[in-house]
Amino acid sequence: MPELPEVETIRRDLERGLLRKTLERVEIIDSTVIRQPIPSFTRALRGQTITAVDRRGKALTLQLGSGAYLVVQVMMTGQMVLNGAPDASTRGIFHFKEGGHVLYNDQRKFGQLRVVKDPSEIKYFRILGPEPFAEAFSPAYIAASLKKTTRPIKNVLMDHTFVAGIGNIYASEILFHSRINPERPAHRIKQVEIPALLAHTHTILQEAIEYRGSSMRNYRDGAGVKGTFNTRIKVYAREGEACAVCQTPIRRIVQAGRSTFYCRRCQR
DNA sequence: AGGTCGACCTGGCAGC
DNA sequence: TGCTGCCAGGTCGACC
Repeated sequence: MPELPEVETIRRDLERGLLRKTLERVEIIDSTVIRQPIPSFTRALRGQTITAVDRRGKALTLQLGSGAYLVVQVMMTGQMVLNGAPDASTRGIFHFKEGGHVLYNDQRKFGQLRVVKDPSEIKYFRILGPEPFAEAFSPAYIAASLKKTTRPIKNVLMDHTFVAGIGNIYASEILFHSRINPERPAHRIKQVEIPALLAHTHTILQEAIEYRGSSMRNYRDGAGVKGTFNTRIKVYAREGEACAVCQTPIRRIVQAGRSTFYCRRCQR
């Protein structure tokens, strides 16, 4: 799915487009993605005003006038598109009283939509680690967490109980900029490397947000437009291409069932 | 008990 | 053309 930068881009688009608008009608085209009984889902939404649009990790929370939340997890291929034209991947349409609508598109239907009184009803929110930009994601926290495990650092970066919002693309990119080999056991990350790892986590995610995310295949922003961070990606999906720093061909390996890309010369 | 591995789905693409 | 197999940004539960 979209990782943190992509979900944050969608959040900002939805905030701009939906804040203080009132849901008039919810049209369900494929109920697979609605993870609760449809009648209670639509009943909880109808007539509700959107009072806040927030993000936690890779999940969107739209607060309603009732105090409840519409939680949207777009997973791998979900999209929230303002005023888009429905297509074969459209699973639901939210119509607004003031005019306009939002499509929920999701090719693979892994996405999850539900209305809850409190996000903590959903396990994801209960186990989620700190946001990468939060104070809690500190050098001391990172050092203490990495010391506890021998798992490869790449797997740890992608573990959302360690830090929220980092997925397969940005884990590879952050490690490239930090010059750390993705297979290095987390407990072997040196104390002196941690400030740089944290700094690159911040700069990569921040820059990706500025570029409105990366579009490999399916990701689109709230206007249905691709992100442009692809042009800034150094290693992800660049197997065989020359490393931007040393010209060594980028390698692809598989870790925890996911592709990892790195430069074996630059990253130790 | 931490960590890995299918399952959940659809569709695009490479290779034959 | 059409088949097969592989691959895809995430998350969870079963299992070792």
